[in-house]
Amino acid sequence: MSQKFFNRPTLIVAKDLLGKFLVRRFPKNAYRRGQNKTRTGTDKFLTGMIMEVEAYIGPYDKASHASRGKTERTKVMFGKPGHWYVYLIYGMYYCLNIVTEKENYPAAILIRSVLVEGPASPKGGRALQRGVYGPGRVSKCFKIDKRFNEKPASIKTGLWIENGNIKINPRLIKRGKRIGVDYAGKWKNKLWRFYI
DNA sequence: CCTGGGATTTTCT
DNA sequence: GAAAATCCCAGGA
Repeated sequence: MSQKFFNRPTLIVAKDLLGKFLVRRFPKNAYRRGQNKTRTGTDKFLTGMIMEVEAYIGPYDKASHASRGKTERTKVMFGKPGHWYVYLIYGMYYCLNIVTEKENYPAAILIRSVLVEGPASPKGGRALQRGVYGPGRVSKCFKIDKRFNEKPASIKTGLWIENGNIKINPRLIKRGKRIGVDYAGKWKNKLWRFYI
């Protein structure tokens, strides 16, 4: 999706992201004898349909890291739309966010769940799809860490979002309160979580 | 089904 | 020094 797609009201973008595809490219480089860095392999791709997102909007949203102002950590949320904001939570899990709205307005969308192709369990099985529920699991599954922080969503960086032209029946889109933000005062009750 | 606690480190006060 | 946009496992009902 273009930067323009993300330069819109965050709640609209959040809803529009449901049914879009998160795509990760794993470059396959191989080395031939006598040559350096010759590309011989084929890139691998992993895609997942986005099933659940949460919006963090503006300088006053107490649930958003940006409510503390512009810091080394949060400056990316004040930056250009269509860039990744990746942070570590509880010392163990990375959370993947895409920055939205115009520059200098802090907002981002947390990708919480995706549906990937593949067996239901690592051992096999017949399922064609597997739900990856929870931002920590999404990052683990897509091998996302802080290297993506502040990078644009693009095939060049290896992580981007594609429009698969899946039409989501609006009746299937649900909204609710955001998870894990009980400390956020009145902001905790905002229905800024969207899921299928 | 539910609840509670531990892991582990960055960030800001 | 405390809290954090989480996850996993154990134990009880």
